[in-house]
Amino acid sequence: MGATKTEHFTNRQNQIAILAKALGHPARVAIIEYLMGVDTCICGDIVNVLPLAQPTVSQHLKELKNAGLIKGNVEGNAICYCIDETALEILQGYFAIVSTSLEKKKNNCC
Amino acid sequence: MGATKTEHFTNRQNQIAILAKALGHPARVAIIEYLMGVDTCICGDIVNVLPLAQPTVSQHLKELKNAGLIKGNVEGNAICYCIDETALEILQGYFAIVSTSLEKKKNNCC
DNA sequence: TTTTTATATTGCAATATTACGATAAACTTT
DNA sequence: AAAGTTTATCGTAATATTGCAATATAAAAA
Repeated sequence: MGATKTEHFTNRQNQIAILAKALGHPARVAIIEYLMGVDTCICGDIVNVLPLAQPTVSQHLKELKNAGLIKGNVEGNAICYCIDETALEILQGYFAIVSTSLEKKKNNCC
Repeated sequence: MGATKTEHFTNRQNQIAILAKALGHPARVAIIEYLMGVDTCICGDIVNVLPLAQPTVSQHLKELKNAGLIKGNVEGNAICYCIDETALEILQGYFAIVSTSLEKKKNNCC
């Protein structure tokens, strides 16, 4: 065994887990933060920014793309990677709901 | 190889990654949501709520505790697990900042 | 004290992740 | 066309995760 039993959980739970898992590595958090920091999205220099080899960075980018956190367009010789705002809005919305839900039951807990 | 190079990233990036990774499994998302739903935190029935064997649930709870997302107190025969609001506020704050940061540069991207 | 009940730990197998060298693919430039 | 540049994929090794049966631990109940 060792395979996640996704079928037993709700779509929302699986979706949040996929997005969270994609951000579950500091390199991928760093990539998202870097993409947020640059103005344009013609950003073919992500490899130089990270302390990892080029294949490793490429793999992390692939995982972020698979999870839906970034979009990638071929732009001549360089690849244009951009943040997919939708995914981050989903996470933002989720944790906003969680936070307000927790505020309502302040001090009900140990 | 195969070990995450945490030392090359900022404390903040590592912290977000740890929290996100802990939520990177639907069972753990489900646990957090369940703990949010109950009023008191004398909740010794998490095992029955999840479609997983008892040792598996115990392991997921351990990971959530290690990441700082939940707190656990021994409460007689049952363990009292509670959400650690601090951790979820960190996530909420992080994604709020990310979201507002993205709004400022609307349509600058592909 | 013995039994019951509830959670934790151990041990193991299957699978996934992480990282990078080597290589391939694709577009630019000369 | 040939050389250079950039990103993707392949192959592989080390490590981590996932899941559960078996077992251990600990407190409550009998």
